[in-house]
Amino acid sequence: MNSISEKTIGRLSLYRRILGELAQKQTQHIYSHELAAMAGATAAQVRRDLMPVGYSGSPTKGYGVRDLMDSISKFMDAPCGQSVALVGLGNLGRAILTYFAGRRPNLTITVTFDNDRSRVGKAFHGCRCYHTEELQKVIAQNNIRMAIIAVPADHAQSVADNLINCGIYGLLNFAPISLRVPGHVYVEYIDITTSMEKAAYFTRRAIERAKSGKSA
Amino acid sequence: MNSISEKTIGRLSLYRRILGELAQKQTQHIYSHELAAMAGATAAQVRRDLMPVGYSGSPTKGYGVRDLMDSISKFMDAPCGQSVALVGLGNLGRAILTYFAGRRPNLTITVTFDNDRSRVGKAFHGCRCYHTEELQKVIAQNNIRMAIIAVPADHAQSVADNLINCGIYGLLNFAPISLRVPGHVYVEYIDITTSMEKAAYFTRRAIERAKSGKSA
DNA sequence: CAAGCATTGTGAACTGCGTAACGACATTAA
DNA sequence: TTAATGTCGTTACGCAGTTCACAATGCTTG
Repeated sequence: MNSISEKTIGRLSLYRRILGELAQKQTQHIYSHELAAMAGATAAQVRRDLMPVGYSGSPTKGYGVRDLMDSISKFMDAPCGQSVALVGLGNLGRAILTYFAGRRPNLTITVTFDNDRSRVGKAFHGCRCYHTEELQKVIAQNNIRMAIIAVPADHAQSVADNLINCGIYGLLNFAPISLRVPGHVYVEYIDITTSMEKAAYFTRRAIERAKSGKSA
Repeated sequence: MNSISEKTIGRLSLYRRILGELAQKQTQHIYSHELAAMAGATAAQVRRDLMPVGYSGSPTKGYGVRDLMDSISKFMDAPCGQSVALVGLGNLGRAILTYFAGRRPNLTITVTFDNDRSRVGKAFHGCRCYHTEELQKVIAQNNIRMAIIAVPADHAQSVADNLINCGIYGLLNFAPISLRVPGHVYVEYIDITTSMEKAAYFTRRAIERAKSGKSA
């Protein structure tokens, strides 16, 4: 199996973003330990993550910033761009849309859906909003294979079912439920509630540790 | 060390939410494998996660829905509620605020900050918005120990520094950068860009697998 | 009342990820 | 030319997290 771990892919995405900022600052070369410090990782991990990318740095200069960035992009991105559908234009959906507007040219939200008639037909950030009934037609026409779910939890499963039925292979799900999907479909979850409660729990732990440490 | 893993805490949060829905449907009891199916986990993992909670089910009835929910809450939540500050009231910040408005009474966003004068002084979802300059004062007055960062990437580090300086012990960071924080501070990351690119990558992989599977 | 059965709780094996360690190599300086 | 330096690519190890497996438990049923 030459399959890459999810964690590695996540970090590669982060490395690339950091490299992009460095390139803007005209930085030419960077060492693994420098990149690691910026990404919150270790030098060994950076080098290891870069193995599957196939780009080799120089022992004396380190990695060429722009070259490495391009190599990661070549490794991760679709060769000819990827269109994404966004379902749900409530507060969260609109925030997501704003967030990604003109960020990565290779990975763009091109259409949106909602079942609120007052939103259908309008364009948000240049993206036309369709009614959920038109899912099948619009997705087929635009050859879309990935979708973002930003609808309330109680609609998420049925939306996912619809999307998969339309030939979607990957989902980014913001609804706080676990989706039942067939094995060939990939789902990435962003669960804000869970993250919030996790943070709250470990915040309390951190406070406890600080207090006991003080008294000790 | 009786320290609990982050993953377990995350799943406990999810279990509790599922139990809440079940309780609303008047479900009395549930088995580990049922809960596992709903949470997208395995029965063994559910049982293992529940160990530190200290609630025991019955071999014949399973777990009492409401009792288990209460036990998890007792285990995870602060005994007397927890206040959270939100920094940044752009699109994302407002979406987060809406998302949490009146969701968990035990964990509430009580104040917000922004450095845009046009937002300062107004109230969003019942939360007064203060100017970032007032961070120190307001956080001390309200005894806040946790904060959400929803500002652009280039301000995130300085906001974090400020917050930690005000006695914050835990952060939930939405900005797409890795924060440098002292060891006693816990940081939970939600990186939408990374999740999006991860999903895009594995979507492509899923498509490739489907195609090669078909041809094989 | 006893046998049967499905489930719980947990020790033990397993898997996969992150870290450490090490040989290889290009440059620099004497 | 040759030794010294510092980083890269890769293999090996250790640990945390997940799954497996089974004894213990307490309803159900004949």
